[in-house]
Amino acid sequence: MVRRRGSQESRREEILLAALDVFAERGYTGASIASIAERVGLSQQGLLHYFPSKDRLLAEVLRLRDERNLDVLVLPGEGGAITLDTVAALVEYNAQRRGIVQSFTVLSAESVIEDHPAKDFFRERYGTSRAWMAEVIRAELGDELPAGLTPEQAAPLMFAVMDGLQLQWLLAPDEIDMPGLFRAFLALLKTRHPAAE
Amino acid sequence: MVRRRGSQESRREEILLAALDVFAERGYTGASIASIAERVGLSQQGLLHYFPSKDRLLAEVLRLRDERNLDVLVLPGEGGAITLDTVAALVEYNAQRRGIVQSFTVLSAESVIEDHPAKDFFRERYGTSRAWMAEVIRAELGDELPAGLTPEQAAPLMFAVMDGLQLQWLLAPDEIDMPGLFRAFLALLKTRHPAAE
DNA sequence: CCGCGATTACCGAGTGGTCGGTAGGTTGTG
DNA sequence: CACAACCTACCGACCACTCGGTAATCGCGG
Repeated sequence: MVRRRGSQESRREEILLAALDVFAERGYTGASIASIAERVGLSQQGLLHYFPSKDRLLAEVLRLRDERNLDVLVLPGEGGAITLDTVAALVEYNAQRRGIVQSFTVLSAESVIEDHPAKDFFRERYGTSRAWMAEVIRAELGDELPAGLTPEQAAPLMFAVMDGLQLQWLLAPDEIDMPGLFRAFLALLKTRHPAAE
Repeated sequence: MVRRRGSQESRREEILLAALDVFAERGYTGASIASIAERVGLSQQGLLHYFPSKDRLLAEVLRLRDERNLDVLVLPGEGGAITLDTVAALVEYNAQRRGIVQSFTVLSAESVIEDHPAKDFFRERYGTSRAWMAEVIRAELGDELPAGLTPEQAAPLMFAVMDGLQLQWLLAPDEIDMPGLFRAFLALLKTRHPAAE
């Protein structure tokens, strides 16, 4: 029986995409290796041939998702700097990709539990993202934000708004205009303060 | 062997508190009835004598948690109206109660997956909370918010900030000053807009 | 172009364990 | 005697993961 359908790499990627779907639908704990394997026409043991354990599979899924997200963020700003508008565009893009958003929301929240295999990934990710976002804000809005806010304070607030809106949007997509509300928050950050220097 | 240690009601509550702990530590899917039972010195079947299924147990845990949170929010504003400052005080209170915050964060995110038993609870909860919060904002700040924001837009943003900060705080408590950042966001909402009527 | 050993890509069967839930008791109390 | 408060024993299903295969494919010397 011939199996020759592409390289090992493409097969691995096929599995990673299926895994992301299943993690989105059931969370990491609730997902079984067998159910992921079934989706790509493999036995559970066939999948474990490509990834030695469920933990490692999760790790590579997260790595892949991050890569792709970086593409969306960096490509439009090619050559130029990333602006707050690029970030808003990412939120708009996410509103079309429910599965991706759901996987991220479920996995990041799940990662706070003790000994979760994704805990380090998310802690590190938020740390670097906040630092990077603070610079984006400083570059665009300067150091003087409304209400005496610093870019270092605005950055975690920004990710909080993104994440929190995603949760509410996932629960009630018809009630929550995620991109609109995110832009409203950005507008809040951009208001010029009356008691200027 | 006498077991007479209080009423059925107190025994049930004891179980609910233990369940909240275990759900916080392992999520709903990851928690087992047996591990909750063990914590209150019962067998798994002993616990099922009080709550007929895991789903029902979760439902009652959430109901209890909501009741308690309402106490914190309503009692300080006794007689008077609830203000944004009361909400900030709740965030401060939460920063001392990691377990409660963690259970809420994990369970609410988990609830977005298909057929999750807590999905209706959280959808409804966010719906009513947003409406209620919009009124609190309107009562305190009026209809004219910075950047043309309406109270109906500010309410979901507020919960987004609360939830999103909780996630970042749970992952890195030392880096994130949750109450401080929340108050910073409130300050942002309170800035008087320069282009006033 | 052929043959052959190494490698790849799987699968069947099984391990030990946990899951939520049920059936049917026993024991002490009002 | 009825009932609450449990328990032991058990069920079938599922869990991640291991072992030991087998069939196809590849690189490569002749």
